[in-house]
Amino acid sequence: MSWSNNLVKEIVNSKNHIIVTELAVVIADKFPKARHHYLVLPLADIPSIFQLNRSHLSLLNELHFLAHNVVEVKGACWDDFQVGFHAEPSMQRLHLHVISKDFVSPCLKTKKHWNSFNTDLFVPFEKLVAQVEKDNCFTRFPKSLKDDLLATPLLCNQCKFIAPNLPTLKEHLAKHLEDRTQKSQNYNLEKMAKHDPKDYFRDELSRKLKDKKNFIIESDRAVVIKADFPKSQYHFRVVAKEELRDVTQLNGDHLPLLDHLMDLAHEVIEKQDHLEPHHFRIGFKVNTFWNRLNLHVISDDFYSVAMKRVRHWNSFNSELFMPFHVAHMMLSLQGSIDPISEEKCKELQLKLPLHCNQCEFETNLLLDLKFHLFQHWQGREREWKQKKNLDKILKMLETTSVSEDATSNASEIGKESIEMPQKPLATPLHCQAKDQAANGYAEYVSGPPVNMMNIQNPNNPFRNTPPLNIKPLASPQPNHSGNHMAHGPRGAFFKPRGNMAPRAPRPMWNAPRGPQNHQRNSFMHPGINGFGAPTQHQGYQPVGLGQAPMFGQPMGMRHPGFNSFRPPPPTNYLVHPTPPNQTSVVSQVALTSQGARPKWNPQNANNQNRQAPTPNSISNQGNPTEKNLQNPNQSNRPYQNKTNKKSNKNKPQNPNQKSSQQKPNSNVNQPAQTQGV
DNA sequence: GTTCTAGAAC
DNA sequence: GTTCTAGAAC
Repeated sequence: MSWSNNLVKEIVNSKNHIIVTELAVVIADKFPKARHHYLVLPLADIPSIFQLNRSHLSLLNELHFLAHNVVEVKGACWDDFQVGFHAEPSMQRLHLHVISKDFVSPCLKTKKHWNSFNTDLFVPFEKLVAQVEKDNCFTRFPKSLKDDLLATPLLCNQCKFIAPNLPTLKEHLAKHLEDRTQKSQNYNLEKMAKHDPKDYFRDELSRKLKDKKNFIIESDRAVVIKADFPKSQYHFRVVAKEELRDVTQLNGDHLPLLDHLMDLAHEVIEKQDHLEPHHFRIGFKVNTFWNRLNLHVISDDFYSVAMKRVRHWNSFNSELFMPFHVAHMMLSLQGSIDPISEEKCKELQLKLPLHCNQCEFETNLLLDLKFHLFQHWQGREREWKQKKNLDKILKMLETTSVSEDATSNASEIGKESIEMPQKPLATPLHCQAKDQAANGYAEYVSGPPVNMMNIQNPNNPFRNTPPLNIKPLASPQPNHSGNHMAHGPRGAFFKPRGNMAPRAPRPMWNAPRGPQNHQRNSFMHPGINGFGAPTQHQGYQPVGLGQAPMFGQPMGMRHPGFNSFRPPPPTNYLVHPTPPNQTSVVSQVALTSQGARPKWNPQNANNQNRQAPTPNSISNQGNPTEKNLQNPNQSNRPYQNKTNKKSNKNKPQNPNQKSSQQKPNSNVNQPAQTQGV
């Protein structure tokens, strides 16, 4: 009978293989009688169970092992399967059935199909092995027994129901499956209902530690990460690896840990070349939401879209925020930090009025305060740029002789300084804010804009997105939601994303860039990102996308990018070819990253891809300035003796040395350190 | 009349 | 093993 050799033909074709070893293969049954139905066949020419003897016991174990593996590879549960042989096989070549117990399948058509799996006509693997061990063979059933078994009434395998015919049984089985699915869903819902969803988020920092994702700095005791919902332009957390919930769990023995956290805080501040250290606050929230001790390192502008609630402001600008040196002093003196009672905490969270942290302004409206902070920030940026221009002029004057060129350059710089948008504050800030509040915020309906278009801002959510493929675009095509902003507002005004869920954790390439970061960080964890994916059994090779799938993961559902670490190209940099004599706008951005940002000009402004910098988008540019040593965070703490590594770092002596600022190995694909980590 | 099954053919 | 179909069962 040629048809009885079909199985042999099947295993010859490697396309059918799910798993293959030197001894056996696993294929899917061509006419599955259940949702899962696989066959494990030896490569050796063993026609059927009737040729088996004790010498085949090790082979049988191999078949059973592969049965286990195919269940795992398919992401199914072993207990939901029955594994064995037909007592009266019809196809040539020994084959072990691995079939799920649901028996829901359009291929289940006859009484014989059912009874061959649900009577003694189905010989479980263990039963066969036991008989081969005992008798050194498996004997054929008498014909009368086979006929009787085939004639057995259609008894459900999950209850005592006896079906009058196969269609009724199939309907009954489908109901069983539906009930089980429903039960499983209900179980999951109940489980979720019992679980406070907040608890999940409270553990987020612990998960980040476990996943080793997005570490800016890592040491043996702590890591530095960006805050997910930054409340300022620069907001980092130094998270302790030790399982401590908050500062109230600390005692005198933890002082070395605190010192270490502070070291890391300084290290991340050191990386912020465009912001002076005294603009950072370092401290703990006494009553923190998160389940893991973390030290905040936050710039004092508090200018952020994430600053949405009064409690957000007060959590950093009241007793709820404990500056580092206070925490250190309390632990040194009394060996513990007292918690704040829940009532007091609520009172502090909602405390009004809101006092500006930079002047005497106060208001009861967060929106007023946000606009006020925006103006502070604008003013600070303006001063920063003026100072930068002044530094340029002074450096030029320091040159041995003031040549004509230098004079003309100086006048150019001076001109730039004059042309810079000037918005002198005719009235005090708080008066302006009050006027604005009275006249409405037509321009800032959602509060003051946050500088999310500044690609150097570490809090810019689009900062590390792959570069836009800069090509002329047709008119914008609406997406499914009709929200054009969903395409990403790079270069456009940032629009708060409403109630969208927080962004998923960034992929590995969100890591700090530049050679200096690799000295300490451990971003590439091959065991997590794929090269070290758990291997299965040394002896076999699952067949699929070329790599061993993770256990419990259905074949064919893996994205190649998930298990293979291939960092995307660095962001913000040129990816499309540019003619040699032509500097593209994106190339200019690349230059900027090395501290030589080109001046904006109207021609560039007309470029479709990049808007003219607003006052908001000029921050964090230019050469590093000498740091202010009078950082209030650095006083009263044991770090005063720390040398300021940065003060003399890369400081050019004259304009001619400017090019030496670029790192020897720098190129357009290698962002400089001034990228804000 | 339709549905289901068992046996023949492959 | 499946598919086809005649005939039984309803």
